Amino acid sequence: MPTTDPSERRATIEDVAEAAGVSVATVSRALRDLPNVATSTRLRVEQFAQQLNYRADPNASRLAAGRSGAVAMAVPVFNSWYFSEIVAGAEAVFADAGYDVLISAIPGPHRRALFVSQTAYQRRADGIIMVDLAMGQGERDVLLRAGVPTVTTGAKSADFPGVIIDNVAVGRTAATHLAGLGHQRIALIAGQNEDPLHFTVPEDRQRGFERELEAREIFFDPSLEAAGNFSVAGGYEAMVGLLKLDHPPTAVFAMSDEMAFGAIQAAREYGLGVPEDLSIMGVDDHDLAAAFGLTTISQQVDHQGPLAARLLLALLDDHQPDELMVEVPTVLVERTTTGPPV
Amino acid sequence: MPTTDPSERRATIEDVAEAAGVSVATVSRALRDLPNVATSTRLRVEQFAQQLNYRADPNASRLAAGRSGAVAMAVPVFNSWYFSEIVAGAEAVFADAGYDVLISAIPGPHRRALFVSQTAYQRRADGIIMVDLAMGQGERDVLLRAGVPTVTTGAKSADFPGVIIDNVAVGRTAATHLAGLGHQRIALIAGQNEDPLHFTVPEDRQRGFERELEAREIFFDPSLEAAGNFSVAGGYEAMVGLLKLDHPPTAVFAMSDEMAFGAIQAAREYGLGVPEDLSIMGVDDHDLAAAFGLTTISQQVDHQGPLAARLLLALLDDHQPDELMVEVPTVLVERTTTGPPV
DNA sequence: AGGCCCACTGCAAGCGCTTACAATCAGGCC
DNA sequence: GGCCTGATTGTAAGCGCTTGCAGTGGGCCT
Repeated sequence: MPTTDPSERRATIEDVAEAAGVSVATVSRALRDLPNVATSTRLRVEQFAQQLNYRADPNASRLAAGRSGAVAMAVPVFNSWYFSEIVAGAEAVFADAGYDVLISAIPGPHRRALFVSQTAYQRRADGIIMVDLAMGQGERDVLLRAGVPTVTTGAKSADFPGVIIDNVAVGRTAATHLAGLGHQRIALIAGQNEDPLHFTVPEDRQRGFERELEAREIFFDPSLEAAGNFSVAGGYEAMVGLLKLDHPPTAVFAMSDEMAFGAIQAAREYGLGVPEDLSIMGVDDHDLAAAFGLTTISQQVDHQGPLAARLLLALLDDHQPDELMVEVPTVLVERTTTGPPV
Repeated sequence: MPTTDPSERRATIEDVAEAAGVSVATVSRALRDLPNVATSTRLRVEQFAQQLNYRADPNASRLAAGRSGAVAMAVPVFNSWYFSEIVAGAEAVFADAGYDVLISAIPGPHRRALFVSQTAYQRRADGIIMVDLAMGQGERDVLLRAGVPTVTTGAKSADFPGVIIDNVAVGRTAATHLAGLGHQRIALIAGQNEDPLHFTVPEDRQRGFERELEAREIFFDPSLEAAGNFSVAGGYEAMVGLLKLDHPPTAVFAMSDEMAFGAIQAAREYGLGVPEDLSIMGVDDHDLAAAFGLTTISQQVDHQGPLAARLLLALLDDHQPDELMVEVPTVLVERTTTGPPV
């Protein structure tokens, strides 16, 4: 008397083995295209597997093989153009490579630490991508000791390969563009005042920006720096604050296009013409930058996700990638929101 | 002679058991807060677990328990405001509930079928959320037979619980608003001409839109329908096409804000004032709708992800949710891109 | 004091797969 | 024809956890 009617449960490797008249070991090997399986056997096994709708239980194979077949991506938030673009690009590559993709939003340092220790000690994923999430020394150590292949994005890290852009150059380019147009009072809409996650990106952009102004002997008034939180609403608020100043700026460099969009909205509501009364530029070359006519600095976001993914796949395949640090070029895209001061 | 220095490998449940001087069964029970464990024992086990940095291997526990501790979300694409918002909202809820979140982009019907059969036969996930992905009968059957708890979003389905909006009403609201302002030639920027995934959402919106016009005895000229592909670029192209018409529209209803943004851009480039020369409205209440001053129909996207997630969690917890179909209200948000025709 | 009940805990059998190692077998060679 | 070789396949021991079932012992009742 048979235990259970196989058609009533998911097929197991044993069902396939039985059907094909071979051992489970052979089925396992055949289905994973391992060598040392006669072609005829492989074909037969594949046929029965298909017939039975058999799929290896990932949990079982992971447990046995010690690999998880999944990668994890951690991003600060999802509902932001930049991050969803990165995730989308990487996901496509991972899906093609047969990996599952786990995602995790990291609202704060506590979650980041939790994420790191979970993936490290729990091997939920074979490798991880940290998007714009600078880790502390402790977290880096955990990952390194656990030997979890890790790729970073945005924040350059000496410990892990990653795809980066030259954020100092970004700041410099912005300052060059705006100062080149003749602006003297240039405001900066940056990230958060209190940044629990310690993004390094804003710092770098700010450094480049200030240095370039300095080099041009343009005074950067600290009151012209505002926190925009990398959101549309934040950019709006920041701009409102700047416009209330006794001596408002004639140009604004927002560290992201989304903040720039908010800034444009605020300027318009104040009855200011952009760029006649106020020049505004951003960073990213957001999907909607063209619709706003926004001058911005493109960082080819659509390339970054796939690049990071391929970097990680190389690591997982255990062959060192050609270059550990991939730098994506940035380029000024001039549109119509910047112009000379009146 | 000990086998391996425990500190050199990930701690296993056995290490904890040994350290705490109990059996692995007790450790397992203690750590999962099962009943029938003395409080003192539980405490001691927890302490040692923490000390050893122990985390249950998810693959092992899933294999043994037959649950995967993960949910999968399938969306058509990630880099679209609407979808990333849904994913973000749902992920937060799942993360709080201790579930891993797998994501899958579904570029076409083939991938959709693959996704369905994988989750069904491979139990990678305990449950799934299909975002705006109408399934074919075959796929629904597979899911139902396999008993995979499933929640749908956007596309109403008789077979699965879901969160929906009244898309017919959306179309009706748009027509009412625009016709109410006095427009007679109203264009429609819809989805794709050839839609391999068979979204039902655009159909419903269109139906409501046309019906309302009909009720008002306004003729809907078929040449005023254009495909905008639910993207900014698509909306732009669609608008360009409409503006080239011999008898262009005085108002446009775009089925998504992103398409509306593209349409606005096109109108501006053509030197048309919005809304003086052309009224444009969208659907979604996108983050940037306010920045564009876009009149739109809000569908409270930020609520939809969490709602869907909670629905699925209820299913996974095996207690039928209070209501299987959650309808999120839609509401017209009037801004400055619509006005009476000149 | 003897029994019974119940709260805890341990035993051990898997979960479905992978993989080192052993076994088998056909072909080729001397 | 016997022996060696390499290709193929089978055997079986786990992978690390969960869980049904079987103790174990203290408290309480009669």
